[in-house]
Amino acid sequence: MNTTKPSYSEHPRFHVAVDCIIFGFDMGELKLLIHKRNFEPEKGRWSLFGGFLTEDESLEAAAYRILKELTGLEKVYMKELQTYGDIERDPAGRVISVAYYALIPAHRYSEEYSKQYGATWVSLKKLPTLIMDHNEMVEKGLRRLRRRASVEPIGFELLPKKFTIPQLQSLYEAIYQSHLDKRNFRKKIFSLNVLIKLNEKDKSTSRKGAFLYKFDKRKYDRLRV
Amino acid sequence: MNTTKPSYSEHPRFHVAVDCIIFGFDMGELKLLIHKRNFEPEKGRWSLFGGFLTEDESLEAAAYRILKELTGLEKVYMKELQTYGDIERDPAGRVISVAYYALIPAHRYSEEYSKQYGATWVSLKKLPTLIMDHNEMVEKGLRRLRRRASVEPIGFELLPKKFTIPQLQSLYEAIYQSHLDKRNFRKKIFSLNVLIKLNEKDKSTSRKGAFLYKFDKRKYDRLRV
DNA sequence: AAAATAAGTGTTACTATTACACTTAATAAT
DNA sequence: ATTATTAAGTGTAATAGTAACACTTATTTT
Repeated sequence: MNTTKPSYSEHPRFHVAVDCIIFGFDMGELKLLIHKRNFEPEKGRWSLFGGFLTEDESLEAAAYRILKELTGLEKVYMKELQTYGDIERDPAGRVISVAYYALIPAHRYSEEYSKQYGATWVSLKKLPTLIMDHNEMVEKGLRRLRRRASVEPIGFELLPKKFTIPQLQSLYEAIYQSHLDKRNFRKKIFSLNVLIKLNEKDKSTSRKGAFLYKFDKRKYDRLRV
Repeated sequence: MNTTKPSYSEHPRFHVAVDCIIFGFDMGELKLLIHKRNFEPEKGRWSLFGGFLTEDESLEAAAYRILKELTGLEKVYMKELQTYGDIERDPAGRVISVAYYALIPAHRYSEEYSKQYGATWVSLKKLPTLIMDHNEMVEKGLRRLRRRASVEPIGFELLPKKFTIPQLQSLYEAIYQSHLDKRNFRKKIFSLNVLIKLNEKDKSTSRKGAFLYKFDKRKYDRLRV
């Protein structure tokens, strides 16, 4: 009987990276957080935030670590998108990259981090050319975001805790790149029964002011079960 | 100026594997093709079909290679599901596994392969315990299949080229584990306008016989654009 | 006091989904 | 030849969900 602990040493090994597609919503536009890559190859070119997997963490943990390091944010909405493994995708060597997409409340991203990492929010409508297959990742991430947003109310992840209905509508308009009817939008959103109306108004965008609401996560979770 | 070709040698490398969740439809039931693993660790236990990524192929290519090797089938419907990277998921060492799900027309899977690889079709309703996180993969694959089937007519991938409406309905009933109304089902399927009625009947299940149809891939593709 | 402006509100038409029961074509049994 | 049997095939009415559409209200500025 063979008592050696089995291992897979005869099989090749690969570098594994994680790339984060970070969506935010600001000034009525859907935006992406990117930065100028600070190491070779492709140093100085626009890139998604990413990093290599280490031996002591799971893929998910790596994605959250990278997000935390680069934005200071924890507990954000993040899901795996797809894994990219073409042979020639990275000019410096074979790297398998697991792409995650994250939704963060853009207002909570501080300027400090922006300076420190050369990061910027760019509008998805005028996205520059990114390194390697990153543009492809973003397109796929956007398609996924659209599909998910029609099923789950993930829009809330992109807004501050308190928000107005016109703000929420404008977010959905940005996600779908189309105009929505005010009355129908309200009807639908209210029918989900996951909004709590507050006794406060946001007067920054109109004389009349719009009532603030918050998201009732409990009711939402109950819906999904 | 640094003229050395950059590389990532300071970063750790990992074994990368591909696992295939192979769905089929037979005898009115949704089934999964699994086999008894023939190498250590976990040798002899039920497992999904999988294999290690090699240096000269992309992830997708590896998935198709494995499927081809083990079933003889090419050009099947296959999509990435998710990548599993927990530290302890494989007892013999760190392996990052990219899971794919495939839909194959079960009638085209030959017995030869079954004998050669110890493979069997098992009903999803009585799935045995599989190694490592494979049961988790199957559950997620099934959820994904359900979601996709409600959006795209991927059911056709699981049936022979010629099929009857009752067969197609029975497939959807197996996918959703629920009974569907005959009239409503026909109405909906025909409204998609992707079926071509043939001048032939399948008389194996009734005296009257049911007309055979085939799927019009062209019309379908046009729909999606 | 009047003008300006975004927030907020209901109803009707249309489309999609669900529920439901009888007829038909073919074979098998008599 | 006639009858029985069986799954395939068919239409309509009720309901729910989605889409289209215009005026009133609260508040600030002039």
